[in-house]
Amino acid sequence: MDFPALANSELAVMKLLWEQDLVTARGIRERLYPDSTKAQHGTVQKLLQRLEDKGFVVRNKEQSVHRFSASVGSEDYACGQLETLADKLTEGSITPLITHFVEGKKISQDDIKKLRAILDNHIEDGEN
Amino acid sequence: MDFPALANSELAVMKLLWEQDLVTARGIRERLYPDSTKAQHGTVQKLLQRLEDKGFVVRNKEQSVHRFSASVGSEDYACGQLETLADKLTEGSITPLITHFVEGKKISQDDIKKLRAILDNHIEDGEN
DNA sequence: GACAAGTACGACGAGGTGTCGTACATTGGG
DNA sequence: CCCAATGTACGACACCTCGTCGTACTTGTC
Repeated sequence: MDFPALANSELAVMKLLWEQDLVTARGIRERLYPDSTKAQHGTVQKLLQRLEDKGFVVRNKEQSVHRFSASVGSEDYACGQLETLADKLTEGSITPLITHFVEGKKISQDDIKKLRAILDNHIEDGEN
Repeated sequence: MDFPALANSELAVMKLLWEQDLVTARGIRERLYPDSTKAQHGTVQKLLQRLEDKGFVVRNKEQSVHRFSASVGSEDYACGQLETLADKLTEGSITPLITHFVEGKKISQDDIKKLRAILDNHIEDGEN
């Protein structure tokens, strides 16, 4: 459940795949490089290959033109990255991270209330 | 308020400086490479120089043997990293990040309660 | 079979990281 | 005053990742 960090271009590809499944390399190229003058085709293939190697993408080979899908959910990735950050900075606990965030006023009142509601939903009462 | 990411060795140096101010390069080397067989001296100097260039460290030159201190607090750095993560993954809002974290049961009941308390402290009631 | 489109794979340059070596400056002891 | 020890300054290096591209092979279509 621990994912390596993705580079910017890789993340851009993943964001497309998180929006849609079974996308072809061509489809990705057209959206990633709308001014596709020449052969960024290889670039996209390379990005997809590396993402596949890292286990973030699965390749559907049923048709000769491969179609790609994300095999790691955006939530899982985000969660993993947050975990990695906490491991590196605060011995694995996210509480200090969020504490500083909140105290630094970097979060809106609205978000505070949303978070409170989420936490409330996950409190297990003693008699569970 | 937006900090570049630190590499592992750099982070190791910063952690020492977050524990103690006005440390000499020698002191850092001894703690970072306890089996200081040879001349990792240059390595530490280089790390300190790069951290200084990035603005994470200040160098006190009063004495000929320089002493170093962190100029970015660990909380500020952690906060900045969390912000960076949110910018990259969730359009700047940390709410989705934490939501998934909580729902993935990656957080203890204890932490949930602590977080709730922190959030409560930062809710501005209308009559405040 | 020829052509277009796609895949596979290797290569490259740029940038960052971690390491080290060497040259220069400063200090204190003989 | 000179020297050795310690520290600083700076450049070089091998390694890795990232983003990019070129080339050769494969596949489907006419």
